[in-house]
Amino acid sequence: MTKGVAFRRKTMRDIAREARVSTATVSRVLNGSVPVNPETRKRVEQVVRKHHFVFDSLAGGLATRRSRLIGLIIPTLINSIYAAFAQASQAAAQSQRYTVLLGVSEFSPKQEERLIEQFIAHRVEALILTGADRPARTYQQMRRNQVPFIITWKSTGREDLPSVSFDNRLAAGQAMRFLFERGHRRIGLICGRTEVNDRARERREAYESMLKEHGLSLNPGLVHECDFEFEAGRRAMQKMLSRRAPPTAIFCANDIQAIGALTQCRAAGVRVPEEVSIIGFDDLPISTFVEPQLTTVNVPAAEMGRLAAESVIRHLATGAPLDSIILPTTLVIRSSAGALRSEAK
Amino acid sequence: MTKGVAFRRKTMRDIAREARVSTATVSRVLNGSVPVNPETRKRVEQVVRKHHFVFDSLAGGLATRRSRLIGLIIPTLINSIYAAFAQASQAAAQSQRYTVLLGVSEFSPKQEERLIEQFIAHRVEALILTGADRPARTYQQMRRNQVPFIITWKSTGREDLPSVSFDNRLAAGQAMRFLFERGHRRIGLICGRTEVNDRARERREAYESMLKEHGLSLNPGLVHECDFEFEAGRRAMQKMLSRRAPPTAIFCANDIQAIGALTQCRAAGVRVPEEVSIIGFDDLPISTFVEPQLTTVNVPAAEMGRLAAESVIRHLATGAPLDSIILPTTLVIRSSAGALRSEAK
DNA sequence: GTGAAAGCGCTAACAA
DNA sequence: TTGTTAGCGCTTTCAC
Repeated sequence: MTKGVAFRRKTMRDIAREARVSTATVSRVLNGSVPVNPETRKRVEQVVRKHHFVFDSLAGGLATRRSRLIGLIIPTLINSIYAAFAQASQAAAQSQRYTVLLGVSEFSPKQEERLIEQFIAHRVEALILTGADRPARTYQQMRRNQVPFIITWKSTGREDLPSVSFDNRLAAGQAMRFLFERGHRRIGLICGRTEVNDRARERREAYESMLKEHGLSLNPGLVHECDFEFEAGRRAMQKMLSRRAPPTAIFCANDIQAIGALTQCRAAGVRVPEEVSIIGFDDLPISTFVEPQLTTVNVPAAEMGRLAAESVIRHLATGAPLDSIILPTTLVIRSSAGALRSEAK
Repeated sequence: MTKGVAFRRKTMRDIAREARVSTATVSRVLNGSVPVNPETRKRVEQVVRKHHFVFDSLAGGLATRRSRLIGLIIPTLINSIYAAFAQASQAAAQSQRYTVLLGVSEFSPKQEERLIEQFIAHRVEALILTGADRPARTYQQMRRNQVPFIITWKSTGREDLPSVSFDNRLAAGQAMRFLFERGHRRIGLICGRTEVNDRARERREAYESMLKEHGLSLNPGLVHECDFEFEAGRRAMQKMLSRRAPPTAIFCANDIQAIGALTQCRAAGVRVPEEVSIIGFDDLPISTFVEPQLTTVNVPAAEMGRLAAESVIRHLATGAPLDSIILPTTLVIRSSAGALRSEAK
């Protein structure tokens, strides 16, 4: 702990010298790979413990070209659905002795690109990404550097873009079908910004194509794109409610906005689901703790995070191809959406 | 992109050869530290760009002993107050070209210790930790390896444990004072598990000492420790309400549990704040989107995250001592807490 | 302003 | 089973 003097951690050389073996042997003991004489092993382990030797992953990684680092990039942590996802990824990585580099892109492709470059510089062995929407340049960057990546939150359906996800269109379809089956025709949409969020885009596409299927035309005044904030959902709802013919149902492509919408209805004295049905997406824990309880689409965020991490790690360990998995989603029927009332037609 | 054949990224040697300079010069160009002939610089930069050269931080870190890695350890991401904190830390680190290693300890000191050891192996330059409650061994581990660390979410008041935080006791006191001033005396507490969470412990201590200050004795039946889940808060409230003399006010040491409690009141037909006042802690975005809106203590989670990251980075860059900052908290008065009604006495 | 060369702390042939 | 010896890709004196 001498200060002033440059501090030097114990290295394998120090351990080797004191245990009267070569660094190669110390390395073998530490990695437990090759057989080592039990006597020798014990001697080395003792010295390691005595000095609280900590392995240097930088040096190790440089020599083996394996950093035991995985990069995880998500658009935000504020929407807690991504937090659940990230936590599960981290836990899965951790359990396999991988360490997670965290990057939050804030929905910016520029920012994401910067993070990816930085992560590659740190020699991540793989990358877990959100969505598939990024410049070709970014994909080239990963391929050029031979960094395997897996896409989450969006099912790509492409061999060259392995993904662990659910199907946003199908999931959104589950919500829309529920509304149609209960007689709703004037249905509003509140969703994320489709120009920076391909998950929102797919959900919106499902909304639009379901309308078309039912012979309905798209009413732009019934569609609101906004940020992942309760307040944004509230304002969107406010606009919808102030129309001469307000929608009888709203599909909110995430629960945050759905709860904002719900709140606005309460504030405006509009009863849910009697006067307007609201259906969400994500099934956040909070969604059973609002009044009325939110009918919503459950997405397997934690499972997706875990599977994505496990998939890349298996790929790294065994060379097995990266998975392309489509996870199921389920509509969770609670109280915020119901049948169309005749008087509301 | 030859496959089968071991893939080799371009190295500075490759760049150097092609630009007809030494690797030293490439290094100088890349770091822009020492002056380099503009001609030479241009030539090098051109080759760098041509091959999309990516710097190897592992090798660089090994040579300089500076990894540009910062470790961030939090107990959970599920409680979105920590997510906001983590996101702000990450952003601040990112803006200074640092990369964040994420660790989620799940309130386990063992798990945290493992993460810290792993992070030290990756040669993090500093650590941002949550709370101060960990075995001496863990602190020794950090000091032995000369890894500076800063504590958040808890103000240590100790020179040797720099912290960027608010004061949990004062903050909890703000909530309790509000209740006392409005006549409440039978006050319940719902909080996190104090044996694994020193923030919850300090808040509980504030609760207890405020009672004492007012000549009140602690009623164990009025105190519930539970997990950070809405449902846990709900159940705790249920128990309180079923008492022969239910509390007239509840202090919930986090908003998650407060919202659970609020929901239980609604379910039980107990009016808030008329029959029971509820006051939360954290001021999550959701707290204005519940009914009634939650009176709560605002904590500067994002600012704390940013300041903690900035502090360690400044320390690393300039040698300036780590900050010990106490951030203010504010009681946000909304609708869930009010004056004691005589009939409820 | 630039290059040569010796490391940083580890691993992995290859020999012994 | 163990040691020797080159590196891994970068930085950094020290000369020139």
